[in-house]
Amino acid sequence: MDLQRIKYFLALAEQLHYWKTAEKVNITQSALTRQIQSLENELGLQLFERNKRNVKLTPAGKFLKEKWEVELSELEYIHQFAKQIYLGERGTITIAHPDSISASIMPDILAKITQAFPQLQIKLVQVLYENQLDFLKNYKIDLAITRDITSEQGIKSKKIYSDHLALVVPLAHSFKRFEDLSTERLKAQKFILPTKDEGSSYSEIIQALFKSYDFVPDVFLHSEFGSTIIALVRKGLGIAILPDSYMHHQSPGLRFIPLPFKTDILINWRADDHNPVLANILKLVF
Amino acid sequence: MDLQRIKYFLALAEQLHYWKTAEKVNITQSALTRQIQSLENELGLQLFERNKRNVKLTPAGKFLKEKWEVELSELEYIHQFAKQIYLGERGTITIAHPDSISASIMPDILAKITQAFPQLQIKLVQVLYENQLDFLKNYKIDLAITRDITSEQGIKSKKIYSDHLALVVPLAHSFKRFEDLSTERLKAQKFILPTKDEGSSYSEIIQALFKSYDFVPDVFLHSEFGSTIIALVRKGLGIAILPDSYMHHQSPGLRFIPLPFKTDILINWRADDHNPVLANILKLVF
DNA sequence: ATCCATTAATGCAAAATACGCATTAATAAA
DNA sequence: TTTATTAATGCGTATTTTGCATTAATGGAT
Repeated sequence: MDLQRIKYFLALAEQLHYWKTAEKVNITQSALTRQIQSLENELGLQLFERNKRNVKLTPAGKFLKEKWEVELSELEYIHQFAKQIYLGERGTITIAHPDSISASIMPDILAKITQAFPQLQIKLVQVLYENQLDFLKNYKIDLAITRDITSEQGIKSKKIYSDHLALVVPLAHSFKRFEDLSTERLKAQKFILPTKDEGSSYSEIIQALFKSYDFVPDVFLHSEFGSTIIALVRKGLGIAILPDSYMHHQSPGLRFIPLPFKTDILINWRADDHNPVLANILKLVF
Repeated sequence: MDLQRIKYFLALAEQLHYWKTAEKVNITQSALTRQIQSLENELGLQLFERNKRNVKLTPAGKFLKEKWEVELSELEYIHQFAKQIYLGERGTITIAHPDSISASIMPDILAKITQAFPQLQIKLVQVLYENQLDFLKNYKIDLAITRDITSEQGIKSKKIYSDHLALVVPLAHSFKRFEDLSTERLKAQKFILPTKDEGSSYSEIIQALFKSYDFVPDVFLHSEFGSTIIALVRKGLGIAILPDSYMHHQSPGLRFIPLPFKTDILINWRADDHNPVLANILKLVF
């Protein structure tokens, strides 16, 4: 069943006149007659009651007119929507990002995206570092913003930002400036650090940091969640190393002492992802 | 856009394999390829991401698969429904009938109809005799069951039943049998009769009845509503002439004395009514 | 009652479209 | 490197659709 036929039918059901309708839909009366005939054959029912003089809808025709009008406009909407998805103006994209940047660069990124593609549905999720690649490969997320460098096959990666690490201490703490730090004094501290993952470049940087002071820190708690760490530091349970992006979070009672170590923020995506939404975002934002 | 194409698409979206799909839908792989291609052209978007080895849905294709599945099954349901309307198995019909038969032949008629066409909507109304033809012509009712013979143009008519007139009296009344009736004794009675309409064949029969006894009845009240008349007779306010169909109504305290006058029940319908529901009912019931 | 104007249906040939067969080209696996 | 698999494509054929011209039915006018 051709949708065009249904459109012809609807036009005729409006006009109830073959000639006028045929002219309106730009075919000949003969063609219209046959279109309606074959539509009736296909459905196995009569749409119009007609003699050589009058055209009238049958009850079944009347019913179909009403229903088809609705269905056709629904279909039209669906097709339009699909086209938008195809053009990357619509659709959904799921982005994983670390908590650390949710107050610094994430707002900028999101503002840019929503301004350019107001129809775009964005889903933000937080995923443990170790799961990010899996999630990416299994289409659970489309874009991973991370501090880890990946050399995985099939995953493309790009650096978009970098910020410094900072030592995070309570305001009352004796460490005030970078110059206050020394191996001696650092050794005496209790640290709250992220989980030490195998192959995580972020934790490697932190390890490198401690190596530069030439000691192994006393870590009493591991957490990947920055907000947890910050809360613990504020309560005086220990001090932490965090990216200074956290300074953008409103965190009274804390002091960030910048360290001469940089941590990169990268975006990862599937190399074979042809979702135009993604292409647009990559083009736009990064 | 041909719905068949969409079906091909859905099959391919399931299998993600041209050969297998082509075999399944009974066309060649070549034809399937072109169907999909022209569908994509028509929509102006890509449905599948494909190389010579793999077939995969694009986001737009995925979206359309989901939506089209729903739409197609809706359309199928609609077409089935329309077919039922066409066959007269669905739809609505409005029937006017006299009160007198609501306990005798109406239940049989309705039982037959609903058994044969359970999906059919039947609307029962009671219409004054004088309005029946108007209502029929103006499409307010589709079928009029009546005791009046019509010779109106455009109205078809058929006799479906006939019953006797009966004299209705209270049980205590001195009239017990037909033999008790005489012109003398009838003259003394007060009568409750239906409205004496011009051209109503029913009231003509009643007039003929009185003519056979050669007197003019003392009518103190006219009513077209049998249940009203019966209530009045039971209270002893007078006696009445009614079709003996009323004997089927449970009416204690009354005696029906059959009279040798018959009254026909007819059905009337529009000659040009091509509603298949009507045709079915006429075929089935009468 | 007859004629006329209107209008849906239809025969036919041309045009457009769809189809199948055979082949090609790309690619993953052996 | 070879082979098997598989989507795309060229081409001739079959089918379908279209437009033109004509027919046939019908309601309205005279």
